Amino acid sequence: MAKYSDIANEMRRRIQRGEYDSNYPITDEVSLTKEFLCSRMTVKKALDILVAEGLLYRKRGHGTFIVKSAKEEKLVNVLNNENVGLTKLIGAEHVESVIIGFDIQFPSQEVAAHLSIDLQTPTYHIIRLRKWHGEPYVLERTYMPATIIKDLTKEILKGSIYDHITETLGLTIGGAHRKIRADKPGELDQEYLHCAANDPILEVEQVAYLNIGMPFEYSFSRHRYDKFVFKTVIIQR
Amino acid sequence: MAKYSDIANEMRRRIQRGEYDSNYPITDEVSLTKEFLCSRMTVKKALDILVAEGLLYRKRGHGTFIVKSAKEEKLVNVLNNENVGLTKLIGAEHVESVIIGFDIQFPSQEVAAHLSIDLQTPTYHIIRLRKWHGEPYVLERTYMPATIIKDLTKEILKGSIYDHITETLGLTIGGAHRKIRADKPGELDQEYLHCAANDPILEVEQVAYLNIGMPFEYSFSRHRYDKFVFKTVIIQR
DNA sequence: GAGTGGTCTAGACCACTGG
DNA sequence: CAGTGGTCTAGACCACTCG
Repeated sequence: MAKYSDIANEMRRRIQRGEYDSNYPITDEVSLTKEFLCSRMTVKKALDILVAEGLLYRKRGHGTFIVKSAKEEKLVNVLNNENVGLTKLIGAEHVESVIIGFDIQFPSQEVAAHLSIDLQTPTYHIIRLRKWHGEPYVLERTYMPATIIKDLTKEILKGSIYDHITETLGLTIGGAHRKIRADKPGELDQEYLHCAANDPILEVEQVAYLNIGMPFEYSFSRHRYDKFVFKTVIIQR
Repeated sequence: MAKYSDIANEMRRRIQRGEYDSNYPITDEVSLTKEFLCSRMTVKKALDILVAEGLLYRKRGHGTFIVKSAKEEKLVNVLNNENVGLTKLIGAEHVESVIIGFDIQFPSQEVAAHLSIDLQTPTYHIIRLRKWHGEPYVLERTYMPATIIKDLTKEILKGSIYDHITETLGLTIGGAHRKIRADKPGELDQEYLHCAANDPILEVEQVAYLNIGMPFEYSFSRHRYDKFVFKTVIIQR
């Protein structure tokens, strides 16, 4: 783990435990340099992470401050734009997956294009319903090239695909590109998410990449509108 | 303007004009160092911006590559998570604002909390419909403290509030925090956005900050679901 | 081994703020 | 003025990939 990650984690912990008075700036960068025995660039990079997470903001000439609203918000259905991961987000304990469809097909033009594969590459086609505390939460339609993500089984799908990728296959997940939109519910949504014919859906379309830049997942996650908020932080440059 | 911004702008221009073959890595960081006569940290910071914009990705040990899908996408209704700004996004030419409500009130508890003001601070309460090419596009409900954003008039509201803030008032806009959700249409939505009773709405709740960390806007932007996609890039650390 | 990006250092100067 | 964050330098070593 990089030093700046360690420092970011430590500072995040302190902020969330209330070890800094949120009415005053936190310890300045030069002092943190001395505390963590590193250069100022490293401290800055660590704090950059917390700024991107919406936990801190900076005032030039003043200092670095805690975003007050951020400390309170420990809401349930919240996603920020940092992590790729699904089970991780709300903790695996109360999450349950129902497999609605699982087969292997040749990809459509659209799927092939998003996964950067050709039309002859066998591709998993997965439809899963994720429940949380027994309540339907999100309906996922996922495409993955079988050449990259090998040996998928129903057993794995009941748990976390991401664990299988990182732990069993030893691959490292890189970033992702997402598009978020509202949509009308389809038949599948109504059936599995138990939503009414006029309940909106919040859809997240995602292409996820391995650290080597290769796309490994093209997916559409359809969320109940009353159980999902997507959070993001804009940093001006 | 900072040097890394200039480099990022130049590289963005080159990528979009197709000056690099997207099947091969772009010029490596050390060579860019020599071309732009700067240190490697500065080149890296410039490329970081383009990675965050989803234009580039890096492969350690290989090089930096162009995201192919990014170059094609010059879609209409696209927002990324970098800029604060509304008129800027799609160009002011074909944008038109209809003022539906404009008055000054004491804030509610909720508004006061989000703007970090007390209940005695007079606050603008604005409802605007934004049209693009004559078509209703987004319905905005905005709260701004009259102590910070002074001298608002209907004339200003017909154009860009952001121009007024930055140019007339001489303030600098910092970042923003957003929450994105789907919602059912209300009466106002149906009336002004011309949407049907079961057309979903994509709502963006935003608290925007000045560069000095003070919130100046709390707003709810309600978009037609068929005209708006929110894009975001996740970078794994 | 050579080439790539990832991290880190120990400084430096600048821009902005307050007193 | 001193103190803050913003930018930048000119190196260094590491981790990873390829041939």
